[in-house]
Amino acid sequence: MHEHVYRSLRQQIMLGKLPPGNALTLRGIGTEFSVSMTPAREAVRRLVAEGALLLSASGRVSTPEIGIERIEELAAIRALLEPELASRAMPRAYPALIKRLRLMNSSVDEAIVKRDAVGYMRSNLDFHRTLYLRAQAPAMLAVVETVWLQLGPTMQKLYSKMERSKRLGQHMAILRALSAGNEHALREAVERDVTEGLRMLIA
Amino acid sequence: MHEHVYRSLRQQIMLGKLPPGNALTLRGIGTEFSVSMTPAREAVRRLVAEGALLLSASGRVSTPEIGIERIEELAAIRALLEPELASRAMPRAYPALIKRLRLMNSSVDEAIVKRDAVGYMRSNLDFHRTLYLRAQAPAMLAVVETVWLQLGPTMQKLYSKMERSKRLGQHMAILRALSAGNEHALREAVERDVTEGLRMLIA
DNA sequence: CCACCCCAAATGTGATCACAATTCAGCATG
DNA sequence: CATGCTGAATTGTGATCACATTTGGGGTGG
Repeated sequence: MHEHVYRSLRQQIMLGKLPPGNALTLRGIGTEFSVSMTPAREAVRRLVAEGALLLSASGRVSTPEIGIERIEELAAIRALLEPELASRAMPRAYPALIKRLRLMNSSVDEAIVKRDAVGYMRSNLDFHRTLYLRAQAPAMLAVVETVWLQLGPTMQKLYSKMERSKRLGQHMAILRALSAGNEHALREAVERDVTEGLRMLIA
Repeated sequence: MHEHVYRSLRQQIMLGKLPPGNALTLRGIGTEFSVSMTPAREAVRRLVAEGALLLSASGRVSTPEIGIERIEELAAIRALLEPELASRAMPRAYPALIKRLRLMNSSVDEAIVKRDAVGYMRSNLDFHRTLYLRAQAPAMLAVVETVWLQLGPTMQKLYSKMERSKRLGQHMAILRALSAGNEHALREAVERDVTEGLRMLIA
């Protein structure tokens, strides 16, 4: 039951539906999901532990407002782990998977054209997650997902800053390297996707 | 108040005081710390979120029993992040810090000689944490600490397998590279410390 | 001797309550 | 009009309770 609350909140945060600094109350969450405070508390506590929510000294919870240096740090974690995940996934990236990834990538482009921030986040993360799942490295994927979670609210705020032209077809290099079975190119393409995407937000 | 429970349990787990598969009950924890079930629940939930404890389908909690493949994966995360942390710490690793690290390293050796598993874990982690704190990368350090946490119970179980001779002075290469200001050697030394230490456990 | 079953004890879950701390709006004051 | 203050409303925390589920052991039957 608190699981349901947890998953819903987590999804909202990761997709950037909540802006940074958004305050949440246990009773409010409880009412929203028609449960008592107890499951709401547990879900919130879990999200705080993952860095998705910030617990103020007085116990109030809100989505964190993170600064540039924190964004850069989180980007560095992504840049270290995601190429590794992609590399581990490659040996099991059969044509069927690549085809599915191509489809997902067109969803990304579609969301960019429509200026649909949440749709962009969802399809972009789906693309990465689908690839990384093949790495069969659940602990590493879990770490990466908590990083996505921490970036969620800020990403939404900065979405409008992204140059749409540069994002279109961003994943092409990844797909090309995957098809070619070129591990080195794959690692570079993934790292560039991560760092360039976030550098755009900082500038 | 749940903070106190959380910190105590976390410490116990990270230092390997609890063997893998150790079952915990909310009422038991509550009694141990003379609090009600509520703070015990929150602390446990937080630790579950960090991967320090495992929540069975029926809701029972225990320290996880992890297999070789999971150990290797966690070691891979360490091997990717810890050299980066060390590298970022180096520019601020003044002689006073290096001296302090040398002192800590002798505590490590002392614990090895005494066959004191918990003392070894504590001083070894203190050594790494002290160095990485200088990196001023709290998010990255947090990730690494959760990895340590997940390895805690298993480390204890496998401690006796470690060849003591090989562990003595293990950190010397790190200290030497730090003093010399040689970043490349530092990254290599840290990575070797991590992977060799854990490879020993698997064999 | 082993396997199965059943019941009592133990356990997690969600709800509710009392309480202390914190907010915050509205008012008074300069 | 800005600023500081006060009191009511809001909020998080920990305790306790009832209940459903699970666990584990002792006894029974094959």
